[in-house]
Amino acid sequence: MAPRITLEDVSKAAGVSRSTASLVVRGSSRIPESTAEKVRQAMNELGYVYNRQAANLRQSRTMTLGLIVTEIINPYFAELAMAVDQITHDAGYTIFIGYSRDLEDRQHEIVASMIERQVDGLLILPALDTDRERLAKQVTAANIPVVLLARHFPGFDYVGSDNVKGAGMVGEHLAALGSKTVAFVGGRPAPSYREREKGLRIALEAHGVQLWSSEELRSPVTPEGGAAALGRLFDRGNLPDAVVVYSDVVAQGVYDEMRRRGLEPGRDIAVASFDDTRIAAAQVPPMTSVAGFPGEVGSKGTEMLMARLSEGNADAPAQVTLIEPQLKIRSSTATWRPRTLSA
Amino acid sequence: MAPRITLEDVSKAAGVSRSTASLVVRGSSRIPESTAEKVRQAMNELGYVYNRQAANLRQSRTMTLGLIVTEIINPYFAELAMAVDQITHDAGYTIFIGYSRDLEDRQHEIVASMIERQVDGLLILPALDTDRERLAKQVTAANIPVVLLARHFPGFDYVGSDNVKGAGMVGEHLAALGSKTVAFVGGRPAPSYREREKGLRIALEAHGVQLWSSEELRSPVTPEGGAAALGRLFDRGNLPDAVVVYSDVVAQGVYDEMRRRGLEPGRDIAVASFDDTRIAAAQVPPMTSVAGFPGEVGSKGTEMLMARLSEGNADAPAQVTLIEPQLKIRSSTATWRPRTLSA
DNA sequence: CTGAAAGCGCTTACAG
DNA sequence: CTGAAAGCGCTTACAG
Repeated sequence: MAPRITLEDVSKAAGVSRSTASLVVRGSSRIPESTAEKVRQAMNELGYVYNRQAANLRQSRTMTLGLIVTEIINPYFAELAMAVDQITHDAGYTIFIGYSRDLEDRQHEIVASMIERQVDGLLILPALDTDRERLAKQVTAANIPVVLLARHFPGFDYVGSDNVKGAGMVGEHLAALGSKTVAFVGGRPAPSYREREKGLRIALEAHGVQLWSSEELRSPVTPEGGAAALGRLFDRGNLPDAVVVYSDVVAQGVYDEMRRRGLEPGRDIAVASFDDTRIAAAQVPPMTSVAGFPGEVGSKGTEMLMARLSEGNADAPAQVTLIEPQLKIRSSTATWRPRTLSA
Repeated sequence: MAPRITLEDVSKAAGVSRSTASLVVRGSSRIPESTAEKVRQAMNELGYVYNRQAANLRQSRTMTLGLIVTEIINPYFAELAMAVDQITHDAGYTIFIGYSRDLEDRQHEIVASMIERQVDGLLILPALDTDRERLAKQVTAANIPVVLLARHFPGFDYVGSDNVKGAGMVGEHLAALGSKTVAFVGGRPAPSYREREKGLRIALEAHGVQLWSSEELRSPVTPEGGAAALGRLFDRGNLPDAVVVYSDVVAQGVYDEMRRRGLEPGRDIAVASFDDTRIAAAQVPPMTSVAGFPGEVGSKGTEMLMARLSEGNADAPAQVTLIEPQLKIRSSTATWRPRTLSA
């Protein structure tokens, strides 16, 4: 294996000192063009590759960020991750990624390994059962700024969709259509789950509409989970006028299970969901969904983190930014009509 | 900002030398438990956090890997990325991620930034128009092993699905059903595209079935792209018995466009696709698709890279591993019957 | 089993 | 504008 080419080698070949070469690498304007050119030429000839890690040891920042999400099969998370990448890349950062798979211990390990590698900051879509004090302690000890994404735990900077408001919009919509009973189906008790339930409850109560929501109706965030949860709802006997599903991914299973039970989504029971990923519009019939703009969440979150980094670690209080949701009305609710009284 | 706690501080507090403390951090068995315990206690009390970057400077490896994919909205890529994470995490690596968005220049930048950060190796799902020599030069100069994933460019280690074989299975299946004409729709001319077309061609020709495939029928790998490509096919007048779509994502748009033109997928025209992501089974009617096992591709690729790393950079010739595909037959082809001759 | 010294490849003041 | 020296936080031989 060829010995590594260092700045020392370059500077010798160019006939300048190491500090001069260093300044050239970093594009300082203090070096006359003629000298800089000699150095650059030497770099090319020797095939020099910059060792940023060595530089990091001396500098205070690494231009490296960490992104931790639970998973990316869910397109909401995938879009969020790509938005983070877009902004950080353009700003010259490179990012570490880790998938916690919603396991708190794994998340802890990932954070630790990123801190060891000296990330400048961390963007985290936290695991469901995140121990907030444990996380706070871990990052405070290392003095690393953190911005939480999409799932709010108090005490941290946060960017996410305004779930309460989005759920309120669905509630109003269903009430206006004339539904008298609405079931909230699927999802695990993440902060976003509670926010959606809350928004729904407030809006429905205001119109005297009943909300069915219980632990039994929760489920993993997968189509299979949604199917099973809907099955449990149906097995109880009474059917609701409308089903609001925790998210598009879960709603896929809800559609399937409804049909297995001989009911047509959108005609027999109105269905609405959250996230407005590609899945929603691609369903037959197309599904009403609350757009949560994961791309916005990712990019605003990244901007917030970068602001913290440049502010020089101000002990400013935690900031919270909510992204405005948007209700996309489609046939799964729009064509539904209340049953005319009979029997 | 508190001054950083170093091993020096720890060793002083514990009353041992720096080298001893260093050995304890790394769990050497050469240090008696009593001494080790003192050191560990000092670490806890001082809130020491290991600086792996400083260690890297002295050691030859960083336990850091780079993963570059085009994007992750496509669930095939998402699953692949998560499989890579699973294995690397368990082996103690942390990974950098970058999304090339199928832009060769962006890919080049990402590779450069990862090399500067001293990754031990690179896993790349290469951009479509990857300049193979340019990439080879870039990584060889830095002496970084690379394994390519899912898109084969000669001269590199590679793991991907056996697309030729998978496409052959679809071809056989459609021929057995009695189709006389098959159109290959959607997708961009990646290596995987060419492999799928080739397998299809061989199988269909063997049975005297016509294959329609042309540049005009290609498209971006999105539902919209698929819809547009199918539109162009239909506008030519003749309709095929079956449409084989480049991938599930593209096929979503094919379903939609077919219906817009008054034809029912699976009844009027058989439809088959590739990848067998969740999308395929979730379609109505469920869609026949060739499973490509992205998780397998990711994990085998990672294992191949890790083997290269431990082999000590052997100049062994490039290895190629193909993952066995599997044809998942569903109603979109299974219920289709040739039109009985009329008119 | 433990300690003093040198070194990994850069950057940062500080002189000149 | 340029150079010699010290230092970032570790690990690695090498003595003892």
